[in-house]
Amino acid sequence: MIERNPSLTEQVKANLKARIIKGDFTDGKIPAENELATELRVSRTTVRDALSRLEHEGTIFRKQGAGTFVNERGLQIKSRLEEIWSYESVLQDHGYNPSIRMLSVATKAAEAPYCDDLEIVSGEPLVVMRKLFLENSKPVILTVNRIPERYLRVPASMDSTAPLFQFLETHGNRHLAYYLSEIEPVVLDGVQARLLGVTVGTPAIAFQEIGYDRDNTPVVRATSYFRDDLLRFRLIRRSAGVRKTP
Amino acid sequence: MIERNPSLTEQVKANLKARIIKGDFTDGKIPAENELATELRVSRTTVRDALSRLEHEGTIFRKQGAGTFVNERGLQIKSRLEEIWSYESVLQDHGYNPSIRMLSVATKAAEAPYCDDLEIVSGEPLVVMRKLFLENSKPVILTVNRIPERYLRVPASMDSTAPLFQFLETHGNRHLAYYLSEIEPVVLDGVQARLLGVTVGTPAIAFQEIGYDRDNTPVVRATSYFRDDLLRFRLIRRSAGVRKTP
DNA sequence: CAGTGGTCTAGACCACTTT
DNA sequence: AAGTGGTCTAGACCACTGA
Repeated sequence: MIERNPSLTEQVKANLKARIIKGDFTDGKIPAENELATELRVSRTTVRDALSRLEHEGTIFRKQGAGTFVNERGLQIKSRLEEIWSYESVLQDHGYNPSIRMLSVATKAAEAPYCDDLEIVSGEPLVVMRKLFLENSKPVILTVNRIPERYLRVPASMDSTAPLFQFLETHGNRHLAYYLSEIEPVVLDGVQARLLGVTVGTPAIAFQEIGYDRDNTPVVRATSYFRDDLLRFRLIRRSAGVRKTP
Repeated sequence: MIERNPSLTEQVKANLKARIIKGDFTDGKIPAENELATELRVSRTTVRDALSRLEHEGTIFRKQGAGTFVNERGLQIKSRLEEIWSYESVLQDHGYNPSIRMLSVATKAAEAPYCDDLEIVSGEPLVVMRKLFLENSKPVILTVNRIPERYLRVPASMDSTAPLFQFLETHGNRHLAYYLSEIEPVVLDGVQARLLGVTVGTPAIAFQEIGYDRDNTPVVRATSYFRDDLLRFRLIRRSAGVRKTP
């Protein structure tokens, strides 16, 4: 019985990842691609696609002529920067049990630079939501989202604590496709430090980002601050030329 | 005449990227995949691989049923975090004309935490190289590399200013395959601030990273500091599930 | 040398968008 | 309905690794 949603490739990937985490593949050697293809009744191409994704996210590594192996180190990375989609899941991946507190919801007239970033005219109504993510009553992340009001079918409220991409699917008429983010080092000012429960002047990472939908229209302008002592970001860097069928 | 190194996929990617930058494809619409395959005399799979890479790095975006389009915003991103391989090229991509100054080269006994990170015994000789990257005599990046001495065939000198991956290829017996990096917010201390030409207490991004070779052996432990006013990192984030043949 | 991953092909069918 | 990208197949040949 073959189910095609999610795609075969995603299913193969999930299957393999589960087995890797469960600890099958003793000695860290993963069966050959042809073997997996036969066993799972899919083509080698599909297996290779799945393996490529696992390799790209650091779960496995491949050696031409030798085989495919589990990457114990990659398995320990909980939050890979390129894959963050909701801060709630980031905290869960860290073993936290996050709660979310909406600090404020307000509608304001858009000013520079936000109207430029969002490609709207100056003065257009902008919904500004400030949220705090906490782990066991300790604040970890502070975010501010700015969304043009006309992208919302339903007004935002103090209860709109769902992840933003979900919120936009249920309350909005644009769906988030990707974020373009800048990483900025800051020292927290009085307000930020108080909300995050640290002393003024603590260094922190800030994300300055714009979220776009499938049509490449800017949908949200977000700024987020992270407590480095509770949440440290990691990533894998490769030479661009060495990527294998990525 | 078909040359197979670099791979066809890379050649197609390079070809398309050049045409995109040159400004062919007026109105931002890129020809259909079948069309490109015919024109370039390769299979559609190869074209798709190339387009997937361009999409992943933000150069284009695709809409099922509609077509493939140039992403003007992505084109403006000079240094994508996941793809940094040499700081020299990062600065060049920013339009800078970088120079490199070796500050010091020394051999010391490895201590914690470096011996753990590099999986060597405490006390093993470690070559420590401190480099400064400058743009027009303004310092931009400060890096410290720690390499187990036994991975070098030739001793490092004050002239070893080549990018580290290149240096290891010519002077070492291990080749860098990937870095695993942590992103840390810091305020620069006296020494760092003086070297980078900013005031003490300036916030900055630091990379704490370990470079591995193909066999997953740790080869180098590096720490780097960046002047945010001269070099800002960007990245693209996508939901993990939505990736297309990445 | 046999076995592995790396690349590429040609073709099929599907889901979606546009006209 | 026509055209686009999304997925998948089966098979080929190559380059590299290890015994």
